[in-house]
Formats: sequence, C-alpha cells, structure tokens
Amino acid sequence: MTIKDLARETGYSVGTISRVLNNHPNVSDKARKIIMEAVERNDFILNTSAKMLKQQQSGIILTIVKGNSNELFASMLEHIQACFINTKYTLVTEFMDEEDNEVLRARQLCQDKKPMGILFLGGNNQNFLEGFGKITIPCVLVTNNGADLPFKNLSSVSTDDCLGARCAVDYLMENGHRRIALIGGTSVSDISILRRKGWEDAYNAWGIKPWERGPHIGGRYSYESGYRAMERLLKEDTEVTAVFAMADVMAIGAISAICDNHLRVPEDISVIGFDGIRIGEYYHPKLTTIEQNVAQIANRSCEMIIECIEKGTEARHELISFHLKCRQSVKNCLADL
Amino acid sequence: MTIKDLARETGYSVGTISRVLNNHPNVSDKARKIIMEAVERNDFILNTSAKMLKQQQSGIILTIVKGNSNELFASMLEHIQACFINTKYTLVTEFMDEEDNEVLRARQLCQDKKPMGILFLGGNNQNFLEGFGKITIPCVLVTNNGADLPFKNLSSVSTDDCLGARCAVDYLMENGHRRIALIGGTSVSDISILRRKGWEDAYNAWGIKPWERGPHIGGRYSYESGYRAMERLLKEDTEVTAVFAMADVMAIGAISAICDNHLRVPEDISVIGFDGIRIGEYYHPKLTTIEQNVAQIANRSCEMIIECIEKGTEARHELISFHLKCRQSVKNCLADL
DNA sequence: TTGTAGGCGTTATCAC
DNA sequence: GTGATAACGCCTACAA
Repeated sequence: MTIKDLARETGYSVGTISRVLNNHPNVSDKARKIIMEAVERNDFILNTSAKMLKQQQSGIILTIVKGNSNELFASMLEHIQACFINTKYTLVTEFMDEEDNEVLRARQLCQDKKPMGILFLGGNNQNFLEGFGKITIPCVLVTNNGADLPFKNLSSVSTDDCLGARCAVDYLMENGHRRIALIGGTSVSDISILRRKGWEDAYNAWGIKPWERGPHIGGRYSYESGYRAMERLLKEDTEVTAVFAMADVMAIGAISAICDNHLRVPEDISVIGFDGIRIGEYYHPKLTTIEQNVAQIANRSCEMIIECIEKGTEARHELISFHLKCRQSVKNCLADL
Repeated sequence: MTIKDLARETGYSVGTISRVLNNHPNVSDKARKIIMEAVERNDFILNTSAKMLKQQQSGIILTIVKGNSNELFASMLEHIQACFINTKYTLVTEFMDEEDNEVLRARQLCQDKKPMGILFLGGNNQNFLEGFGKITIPCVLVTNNGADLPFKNLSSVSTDDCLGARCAVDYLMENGHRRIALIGGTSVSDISILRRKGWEDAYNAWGIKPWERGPHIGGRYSYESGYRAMERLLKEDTEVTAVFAMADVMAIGAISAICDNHLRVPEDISVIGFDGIRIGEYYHPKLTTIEQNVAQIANRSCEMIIECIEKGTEARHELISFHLKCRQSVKNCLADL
C-alpha cells in the first residue's frame, strides 16, 4: 500500500495525500477528512526509505556507548530510547570498548549510516580534539563536559564531576577520614581528571598535606579493575581508612577485594562510589555514593540533539545536579580520632 | 557523491558500477579494478535509503528487550550488537516494560520500521499464541523456548530452564537443604514455569513430600521484587534453609533483605540464583548460580535470524548449555542434619 | 561485457 | 485547493 493506492481509493491525487500526511496547509478540510479516514482504515504508514531518499536524510540518531558492561550507561540508554519512541527518528546504538577511539568510529558510522545526530555516552576529549573536526552533524556528549572543546556542533550534558567528587570526599572528611585513597580513571579520561581534581580540592580545603594523603590507583571503570586496584592498595598502603572510587562498579569491585582480604566495610575501610547505579542499593553493605540524575541527563540530551537538528541551534553545555546518597559503606570514625 | 559521479569519473556506466558494488558476475577484472579504486579514493558508500527503496527492504533487524534494568539482557545486547557490525543490517533496539505485550508492540513496529527480522529478549508464549500470527518475518526468541509454539517463522535459542533449575535445587539438596523456597516468576512467563518445574522435579526426585517443601513466592525479575519476596518469606516461613531465586537480580535482592533482617548468607540461609550476571562474582557473598552462556546464545540467535532472512530457512529451536557456578552463597549443612 | 532506461514511494514545484 | 510531474539514488531487466 502506497500513497498511489490511497490516491486511487480516495479519488484525490498523490500530491494531496502527501500534503495531508505531512500536515501541510492548502488542503480543504473535506479532503483532509476523507484522506485521514482512508489512512486509518488501511493502517497506512509512509515508506521511510522513500521519504528519506527524497529528503536526503536517514532519520537515524546514533548512540555510541563506550565502555561495556556499564550499568550506568545501560540505564541511560533505556531513558534515551524512550525519548525517541513515536518520533520520526530511529535510534541506533553502537557499543564499543573503552579503549577504542569513539571519534574515529563515529566518523566511519557517519559514512555508513548517515545519521542526523550522535549521542556519545562516554569518551574523552582528546579524541574529539584530534578528530571531531570532520564531523559536521549535531552531537551531544552525554555525561562528559565538552564546554572546553572548540566545536559549535558539539553540546554536552553532564554532572559536575569535580564538584561531585569534592562532595564525596568532603563527606568522608566530615566522617573523620583523612587518608583517603582514590581509585579509578586514566589520565586521558576527562571525567577521571575532573573527579581527581575534586578529590584534590577537598584535600586542599581541609588542609591535608600531600604526604598525608592516600594514593591514587588508576584503572578502567569495571568491577574487575576496582577489585585489582583495591588489592594493590591493600598491599601498598595500610593506613588508608577510606576509599573514593570514581564509579560505583569500581567501588563494588573494591569492596569485594576488601572482603576477600578478610577486612570489613565500613568497619575497617569505608568506601564511597560515584554514579548511583541500582545495585548499590542492594549491595551488602549498601553503597554510599554520588548519585547522578540519569533520567534528567538523558532527557536533556535528547531534547538538545533534536533541537540542534531541527532548529540548527548552537551547541550548549549543561550541568545536571547530583545527589549525595548516604547509605552504609562509610563509617563515622570521628570517635576514633 | 552517487554512482553517477562514479560513472563519470571512471568512464563506466552506472550499471557496471552497481554490479561491481554488489559483487555481481559479468564484470571484467579491469572494470572491477578501476571502479574499486575510485570507490576507495572517494570513500564512496551506497545510499541506503535508495537501495532499500529499490529492494523493498529496510535492512533493519529489530531487538525488542522486555524487562528493564536487566543486566542479563544488557550483556546479551552487547553481544548481539557485535554480531551486526559490518553487516548490511542495522540493529534497532526497543526497550519495553515487563508488563507490556511485546507482540502487539512488535506488530506496530513492523508497520513503522519494516524490519526484516526480530529478536525478542524476554517475552511470554501466551502473547505469541494470541498475536504472533500476523507477523510474517523471521523472528527469534532469545532465552525463551518456542518449540511448542506453532509458528514456522519463529525460532528460539535458550537455556534448558527446567534442567537448569533442577540442577540448582539438586545442588542445594546435595548440600543438605530440604526446605527450599522458590522466589520469582509469574504464571504467564514460560521461563518462570519451566524453572518452577525444575524446582518441583528436584523435590520429586529427592522424595520430599509437598508439606515439607518451601513455598513459592512470585514476582518480577528485579532487585526490588526479590527483596520484597524475601521479606515476605522471612515472615511467613522460618524453617526455610535455602532459597532458589529465578534470577540473579532476585537472588541479590533476597540476600539484601536477609541482611537487612540481621541474618546472614549463607550461614543462616543459603541462596542460589540463575543467569550468571557479572555482579554475582563481586557481590558479597559471591553468588552461587546457574550461569547461562550469554555469548553463545547471542551468537546463535544472530546466526539463525540471518540465515532465516537470507536463505528462508525454517524455524529451529536450540538449547544452549548452562553451567553451575559454585561460589559462596550456599552453605553445606550436611553436618547439621 | 557493458550501457540504457524504467521504476521503487515520496516530496515539492509547477501549473491550473 | 488540487493535480501532474520531475526528481532523489539505486537496481535490474533488456538491449547492444
């Protein structure tokens, strides 16, 4: 069934059918009514390929998810997907390894699928600096801040990672911890750099001297990596009383390592995470963490990319508020001091 | 850049260009070489819309994911997605609530996006029985067994849920447990029914009388639901020594509830799950579970749907092997008996 | 082996 | 307000 069939059935021409279907003016109410009835009756839907061919667009919005097995991104993805139901866009998702270059991949996918916009979940600014210039469609960095990047087609929606980290470490300080280790991140990930800065800011604000500070052990955002980082930490620094993990998955990996080493959380070591993934609430002990506002980040990202695509709006950079979620993995050791 | 430009550039006609690009025979080696060089030089890629319009296909393979926040499906999805990289197919994912009717949704999406095949993650046979008849494209039930369904365009790749559950409960029996509660599932979910049957089979095989058996408390596959089921169980049946949860997320929710009620796993109550999601390895205690072979299920599903689409193969139903993963959440209480 | 041309289902630009 | 018609880029008989 095509608009031709519909034309035959209603007695109008394809031009009028098309005008009705696209809500164009210059159609009589009568024609509109008759045609819409026929559309309903036949469950008619326009052929996307033909439409896209004519309009020279694909209707595809691409989401590139970097870093696998990431519950935060999985839940972000669900929210994002929900935003595109019943729109004219088709959301296509690509997963890729945390180590790969998302911008190179994006460029290839631009050729391949001709998307109208790209949402990046994860990724690091250096890759954008080097290769984003050739991408001309609107893009949004989701959870990463792109304010310092010189691209006017690249927006961002993120949590204030530095402030969030600061808040996490402040909380540990308020609970009497002074030697606080940092786990996670690499020197090329901007989120890591910001969260590390928050950790340092807190130290400075509380007047803790560098030699009294806990160490920073890097690693990617995974259970496994958190586990290994904590194992190393336990061997190398026995004076640490608390750990700030850059992601909940790392925090959980770390707690797992602590337990395997016959220590307890929070009695022996306190742990705070970042992200607010669901498992944290059901973990044992329940994970204290900085909760990102996933729904809001997802919604704003989708709104922004649609606006950029449809109205040609310039790139913007938004910060979404976070929330300190106090649960059980941090011990108040003020009494011990 | 279109094949016309390429024709002009190489001196060949669009027909020859098209034949080269589609690997058709009847093209001279020389033409093929010259044209391919031009293609490389220009990074030329065929316009998907035009191709699909002409061929009357969309190139889309749909994945419908039912049941949110499901780590098993998230990881399944990653594997599935990997199967379609560098193929002519575009994978489109739709998430929907566990309560909604996936077949109705699929039918709507068939109109909307004209997919060439559908992968269903989750779902229940009753919905298929009622509404699948109108879907004519090849589909695969992933993790659900569709062997009893009378559709020759509906394949399935799944774990032997009944045997897996049987194996889990046997393991508890072997460790001396006799009063074993079952948590999770609804009467309309086939996976639930099969896993429940495995639980009953084990009881029968071990000669445990009905009145000595633990209760079954239903619920959907989520942390939250596992938590609530366990809370109820703790109130209603204090003689239970072990719990078989129909999914790892429920098992974790259950353990969380047990801990919140000042009991311990596995000392006071043993828990075994089903699925083998990653967090189980980092949970505290580490979760004993029936591990599904996610990679293999995903790969076979993708292979099957592609084969059905391209060769018109008839539907098949495959069972993928599972694996009992013994970790820490089950206590051996033979000594206590 | 290669070229030509019609048509896939839409949209948009004309006339009327 | 409406109808005819030329694209959009590709594929594929059919002709040469």
